[in-house]
Amino acid sequence: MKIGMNQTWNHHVVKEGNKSLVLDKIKNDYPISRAAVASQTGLNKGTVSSLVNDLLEDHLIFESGPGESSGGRRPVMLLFNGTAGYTIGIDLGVNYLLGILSDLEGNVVSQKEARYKKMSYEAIEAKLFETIEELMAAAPDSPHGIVGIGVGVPGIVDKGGEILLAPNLNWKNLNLKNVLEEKYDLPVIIENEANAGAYGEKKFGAGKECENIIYVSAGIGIGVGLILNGSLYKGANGFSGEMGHMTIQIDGPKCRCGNQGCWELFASEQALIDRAEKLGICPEQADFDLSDLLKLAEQGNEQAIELFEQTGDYLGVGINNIINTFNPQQVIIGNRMASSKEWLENSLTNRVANQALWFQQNDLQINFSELSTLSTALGVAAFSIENFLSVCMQPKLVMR
Amino acid sequence: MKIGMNQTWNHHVVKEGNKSLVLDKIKNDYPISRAAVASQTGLNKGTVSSLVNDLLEDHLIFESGPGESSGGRRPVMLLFNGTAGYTIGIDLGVNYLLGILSDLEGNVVSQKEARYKKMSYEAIEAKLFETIEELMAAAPDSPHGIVGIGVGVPGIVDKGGEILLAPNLNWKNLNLKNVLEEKYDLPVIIENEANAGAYGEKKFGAGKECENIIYVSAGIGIGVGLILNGSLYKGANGFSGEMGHMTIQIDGPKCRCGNQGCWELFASEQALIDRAEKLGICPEQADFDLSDLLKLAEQGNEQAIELFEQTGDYLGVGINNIINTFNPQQVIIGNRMASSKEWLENSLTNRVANQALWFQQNDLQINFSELSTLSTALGVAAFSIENFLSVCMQPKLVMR
DNA sequence: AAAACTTTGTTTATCCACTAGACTAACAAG
DNA sequence: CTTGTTAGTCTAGTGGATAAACAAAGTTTT
Repeated sequence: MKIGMNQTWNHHVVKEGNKSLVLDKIKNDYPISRAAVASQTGLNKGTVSSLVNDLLEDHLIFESGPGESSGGRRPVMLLFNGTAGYTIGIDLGVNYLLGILSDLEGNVVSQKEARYKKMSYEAIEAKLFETIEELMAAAPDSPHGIVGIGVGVPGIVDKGGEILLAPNLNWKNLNLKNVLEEKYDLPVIIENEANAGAYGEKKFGAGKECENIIYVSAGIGIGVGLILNGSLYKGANGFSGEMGHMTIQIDGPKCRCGNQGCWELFASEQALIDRAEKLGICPEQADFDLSDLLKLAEQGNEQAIELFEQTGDYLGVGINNIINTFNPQQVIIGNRMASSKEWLENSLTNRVANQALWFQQNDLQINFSELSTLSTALGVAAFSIENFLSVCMQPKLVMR
Repeated sequence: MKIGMNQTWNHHVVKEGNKSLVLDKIKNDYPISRAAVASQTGLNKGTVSSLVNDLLEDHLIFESGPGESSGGRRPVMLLFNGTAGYTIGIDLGVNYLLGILSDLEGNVVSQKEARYKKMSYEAIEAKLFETIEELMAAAPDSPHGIVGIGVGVPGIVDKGGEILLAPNLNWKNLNLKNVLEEKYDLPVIIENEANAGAYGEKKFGAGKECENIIYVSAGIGIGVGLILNGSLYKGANGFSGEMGHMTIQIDGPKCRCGNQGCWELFASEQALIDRAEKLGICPEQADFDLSDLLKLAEQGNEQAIELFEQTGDYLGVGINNIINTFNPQQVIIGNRMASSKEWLENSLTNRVANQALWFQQNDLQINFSELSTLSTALGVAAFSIENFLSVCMQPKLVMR
């Protein structure tokens, strides 16, 4: 829970905070008794009892049968009700659309994917509506039903949820949030794909225990999502993490962004493919792809393997910069390039081991995404869930 | 005020929060009446009255004569008592020691500076004690006296205040915090010099209104202090901001850190001096210095001017990376290189204007330090003040 | 100048959520 | 059955916020 600068403090705030505390405890450690919640949070037994009753009424938790006695009365075990509601998470890519239906614990209940090329906004919008409606139909009955929709997009999203620019989709100043909110009358969250991926990994993936995570979304371009002090950092206007355009070679080649020697000219999927094409590794195929190159490497093509190694090395250069900047607990490499883990990992970790400052290397993990292709969709789903739960914690408005 | 994960919420928290709210309001907007505090914070008039009485008892505020009537009873104006206590801020540099005595509003009451070269730890410690004691003696009488000591050091400080490594001082694993706390029986804060500088600028300098500030401390090396979402970001172990060792030229020259093409090899004071020496600009002087080079530029020496311009350009390259990474409201260049603003600014801002992403440039300010040489000392003083005030907000412990 | 109105600041009664501790319930061990 | 232990509820008390009444000290209107 966040307390803004000018928020006043009163008993509502206290109750909201403690209710969250109790719910989080149950969510993380269930099955758990009221007594254990009380002793572990430091709250009074009576307080816990009363808050638990509220949560039971909201169907956010439920009681199971009695647990094991530890020498006295047997405790009533409390469980988080993961299926009290469902949320829809959409990963809207440049040439694919991946939708999931997830319960409140991030379990994927239903999944739907479409691939396309160079479709118009209208066509993509239609596909989006179709996906959302199919997923909604797939949701089991539950006390709260669908609690929200989240969409991750490969572009820049401002704080109001407007998509300011998605260069690879050719979108500009598009308020998808309003469109969806009006159509479905549900809370909608639009977020940059890398930010969402970072949050997904924090909530449900490799970074569960970490407060400072840097998620490197390496695909056609490179974007970075920043989890700092446990929450997403978005910058003054929501444009943080454009590290694909970080200079790593002052006199390097020109980038379409106007700068020279940008990281993504060296380490992105596009860069890898460009280099492969220059070498003429796979000349017979016009529509050359990362997966083709992967196959070549798996077949033992030395040129392909060397290309991957070089790319891993370049990834390491940027990750080094990330480490020196943020001193994170964890760096997670996600998006399409994560699929090439096997061929990238060695040269990447070597680069970091040899060139990062020694004291930065303690307790530092460099991982590839655990959620693989679902990071972004699960991330926006997580935003929806958080939002829903935080609304649940607020005191009910009395009907007039 | 921060609420940790497992902090329970109760009456004390509420009161503490509201007391802070009232004090902050008065501190920022004094002179102000109780009625105005109430309406502007949203608190009830009675609540404000009672909290104001607490603050009056603590001598943190005081009443002045009546203000102007606005058609009714004349208000009693409240003022923040900036001289309720004093704090000591020390900027412990590689070859200088700057100490200030500051009141609770960051006004420098007394100042003391020493310069030295290659002194032992013992000698520096003696100098430090001497400085602290002289500043203490210079403090006027006040209700709370000296409320704390802060020290900024050019090195890496962990979360417990231990100096893990200060390469330019040749210090390692030094717990200066304990030394000072035991000697003076006062709360002591040790902080990295760039972090402190960033905080100083946020509290008392160019960044007062900003939530996201990046402070570039450009001296012999380059360190960066990060103010994100209004508070200092220190990373998992307190090692964030080592951006001087960010790679900006993959195949660049070797750095003593083990990496190649580090930013500070291009844009630091050391880099500037090295280039000047190579050019033989000032051969007759063995002990060549930034200030000498500045004089040359002021005399119109074209080579010197060009050197500065080139350095400004290199600074711009790294600042570009900073902007793409953080999307800050403000970048502040501090430490010794800030003194060369006149000769660096043009090429620096040109580099940024030409090569940063266009949408990053809205509402972006690039400034040179307002506090000039005092940023760090004022920053650690600010930490001390914050700490003192937050203790004041806590409920008094009852004597047993 | 008296009356009416405004604004400031204090006081009082009430409310709300937490705490401590008594109490009830349910179980284990002797 | 008795005693001891743990789980969970209930009751009284407390602290701090709020709303509203009230007192104080002005200004404006008549």
